[in-house]
Amino acid sequence: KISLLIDLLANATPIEARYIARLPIGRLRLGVGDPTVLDALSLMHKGDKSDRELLESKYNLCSDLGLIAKVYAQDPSSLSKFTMVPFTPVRPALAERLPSADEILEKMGGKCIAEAKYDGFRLQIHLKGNRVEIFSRRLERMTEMLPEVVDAVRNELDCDEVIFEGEALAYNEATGEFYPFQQTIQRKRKHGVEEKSAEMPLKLFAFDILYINGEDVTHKPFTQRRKLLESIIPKDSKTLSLSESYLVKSSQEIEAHFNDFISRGLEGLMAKDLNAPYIAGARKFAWVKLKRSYRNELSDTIDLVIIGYFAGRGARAKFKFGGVLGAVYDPHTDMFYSIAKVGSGFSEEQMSELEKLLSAIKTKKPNARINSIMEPTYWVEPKYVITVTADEITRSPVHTCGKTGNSPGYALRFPRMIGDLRTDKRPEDATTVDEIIEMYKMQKRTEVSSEGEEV
DNA sequence: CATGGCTGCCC
DNA sequence: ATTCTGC
DNA sequence: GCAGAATGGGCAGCCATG
Repeated sequence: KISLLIDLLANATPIEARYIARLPIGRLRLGVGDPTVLDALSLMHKGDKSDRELLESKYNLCSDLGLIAKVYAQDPSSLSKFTMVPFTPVRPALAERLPSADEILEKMGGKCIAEAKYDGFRLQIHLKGNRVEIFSRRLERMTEMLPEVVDAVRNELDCDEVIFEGEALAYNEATGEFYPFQQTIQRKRKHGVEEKSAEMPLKLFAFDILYINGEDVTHKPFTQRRKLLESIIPKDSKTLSLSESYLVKSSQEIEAHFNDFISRGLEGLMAKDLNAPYIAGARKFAWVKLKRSYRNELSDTIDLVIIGYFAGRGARAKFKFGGVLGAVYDPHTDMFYSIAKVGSGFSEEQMSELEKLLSAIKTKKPNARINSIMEPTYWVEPKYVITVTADEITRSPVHTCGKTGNSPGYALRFPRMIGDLRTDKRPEDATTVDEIIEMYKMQKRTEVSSEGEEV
């Protein structure tokens, strides 16, 4: 591969070399994405965007944009041949986010379905006759990874032909306990698949249906689709079940279910409009997700010391700043231990400011009070403190916070900076290793009251 | 034959 | 996954 | 609000290295 690239690059002009480099790494940075291509196709034949909607609806059924473009370019009328059909993945419906039960209920018009949000793999499952194919959220084939799901779908589903969706995760049938995502993702993809499947079987929680017995049902209202789903999922299956689902008519009910879900180790709550169709390929308010981190910005934040920073790439190159390496403090050793890279939540102004401040305190080697396996582009003196929020604390093979000997440390899942530089905090005022360990122990059992305060 | 670096994918 | 920015 | 492009932790798998 390298030698092929060498040949290409050696014979390229500088501008060609730029795109020869960008193409294989998939970072073309053209400012053009799928929706722009759909607009362009419509403009090609119609001179305006009047075919955009049609093109998009076909793209949602057939995620091969190249094929859509080819067919449409040759003959716009032949787009009608694209219909929903088993074994061609459908672009999944996505959910918006809202920070509170009140806002969700208002958006939903006073009532909605509240479902558990499971922290696993989102699966789109296609069955026809004896054949089963399973696709990931990004529409990659995952069939071989999931033998127990394939078997259950093939043998237990009360249906011959269907496309439906669910969340699959590692689950302890005996205790009813949901395992964390880190367990679920240990699923093998190629070698030892059967062994892993037997050791830690996944359970599928079905939450929507798109197609059944030759019919596209995405235009039916959600409540009708749910009934169809209930009719095909067996009651006594070890592997297949329905997502937990409640009709709610008040924000208090949403809160109560949310707290219950969190206390049982689930990721949050999904609110769904009773009447909405399945809106393929779109992030629309038919589905709204609620997670702890969307609302918890006051009670669950973490103050990190910046111990290094990264050179930005692409749109961040001009700021010479891509993010920081954050650490927590341990008063016992008077050292700073890495816990997360933080690359999200900065405005452009903040990136400029941080680069200016941090470049002034760069060091060649890490300060003697820094303990980190991760290496930033530039080390800096432990001086500045930022506030960060995250969804979860996980055990980490790469961060040194809480790491002892061969045992893992701790890290933050989905870290992002909130607010501004904490000029009121010294590095020693940052969150401590002990506090992180305490938060790790508490996180699953922590409930949130309707006022958003920890209980 | 063990392992570090890298990639692609999950969230 | 989350977040910011130009339109 | 859409579209696009930055960025996170961490897993399995591949391959070169030693």
